Amino acid sequence: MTESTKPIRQRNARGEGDRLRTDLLDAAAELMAEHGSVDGISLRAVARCAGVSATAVYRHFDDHVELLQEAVRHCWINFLDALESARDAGTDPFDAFHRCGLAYATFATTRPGQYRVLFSGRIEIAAETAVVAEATFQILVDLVEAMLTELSDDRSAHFVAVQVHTWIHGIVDLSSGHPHDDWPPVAAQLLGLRDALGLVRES
Amino acid sequence: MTESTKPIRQRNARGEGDRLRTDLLDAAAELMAEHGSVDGISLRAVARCAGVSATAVYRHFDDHVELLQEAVRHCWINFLDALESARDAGTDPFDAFHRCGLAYATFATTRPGQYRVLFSGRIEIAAETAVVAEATFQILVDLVEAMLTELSDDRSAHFVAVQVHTWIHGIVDLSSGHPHDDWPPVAAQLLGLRDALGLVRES
DNA sequence: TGTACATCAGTGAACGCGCGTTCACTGATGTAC
DNA sequence: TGTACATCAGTGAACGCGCGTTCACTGATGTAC
Repeated sequence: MTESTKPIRQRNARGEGDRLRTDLLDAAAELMAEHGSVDGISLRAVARCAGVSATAVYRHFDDHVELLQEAVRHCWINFLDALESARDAGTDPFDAFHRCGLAYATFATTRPGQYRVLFSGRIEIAAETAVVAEATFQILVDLVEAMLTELSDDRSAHFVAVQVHTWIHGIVDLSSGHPHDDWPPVAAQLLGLRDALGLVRES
Repeated sequence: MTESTKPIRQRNARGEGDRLRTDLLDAAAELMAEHGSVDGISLRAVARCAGVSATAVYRHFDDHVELLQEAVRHCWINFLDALESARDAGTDPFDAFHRCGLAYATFATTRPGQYRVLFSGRIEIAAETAVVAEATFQILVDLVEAMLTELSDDRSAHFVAVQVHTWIHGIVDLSSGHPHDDWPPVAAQLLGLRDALGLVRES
């Protein structure tokens, strides 16, 4: 899209043709981030953004649909990585929950278009992508379970995880859509979520 | 889109040309509902759906963008009407809150595409549309305020209204996107919201 | 009452554009002899 | 070491399509005289 992404790209060396595949997925992810939707992202635009002719795409993907599906999968993997890193930066489940909440919000607010693509349901996701999505949710379920156990709280971890997920999704989705409103800061909203759901050690 | 919406449409009588305007907005809203996004809804598709030639659209709208903006406004007005009706079906604020929650969820789950268009921020909304959106949110703030007053609860009505809105948005947005998951019923999630936020009379 | 005319609701052909996809190709580079 | 060849990464022209928009138009109907 931008002039700066177009320019001279030199052909990959002999055995390294697969690098174009990654470049195309990155380009598609960038376009999703800019564009906020998977519709209207053309194969030609992705190729252009990667500095390559449209026909080169067909060396790595069957067609337009497969390109976009793989790009969505690519975004999901990035998202899962971000959450796993946040979780693994310490062992206390309450702290890990807090870090994951911030990481979730950061991902969603710095790349709102990309985040939206993940949860928009606008494209049929492949079975392998669904696995990644489930693994992401499982991080949350496990953290909630650890906290509830420590609190001797007998609520269903799955139900509370759904509550956390729906709420945080609403927070980041509306915040990115209405950045002009007198909306409370995301961090304050996350604290409100934690308190309302009782996911805090009594002090 | 469907064959059934295309067929014979007879020309409006002399003074009633404005009826086509409404027909076009309805057609656009229907396409949004089917399609789940404002991108990729073409002027020609809207005209086709209304049973009219593409050029006829220009008798009522300046261009493609104005058509879609007005269609979004049309959806907002429908949404506001649904919430106002739910609110005005009784006077008790706790009951009204419950009815509005169900009305909100019903609107969003029966026309998920249309709901998503309202909050996706994918199209620049006109100033008059923003007024409708603010009026819709104000319904919620007023109801929350009435409940908090009766509960002698000194939380900020605006902040709690934001909490309700973000959460309910997340509930309906994720439910419509992932209808296959073992997701709790929306009604149960609304009860969870009410309890977690303490918007219930102590009994 | 009859007729000319203005208005109104809408049509159909045409334009230039970007799209997804196909096809035959190009030119660099590693490998077999 | 030199050379023929296979492979690889990618190109460029061409296709048919739906799009937004323009233009000149058509044909029904209400109105002025």
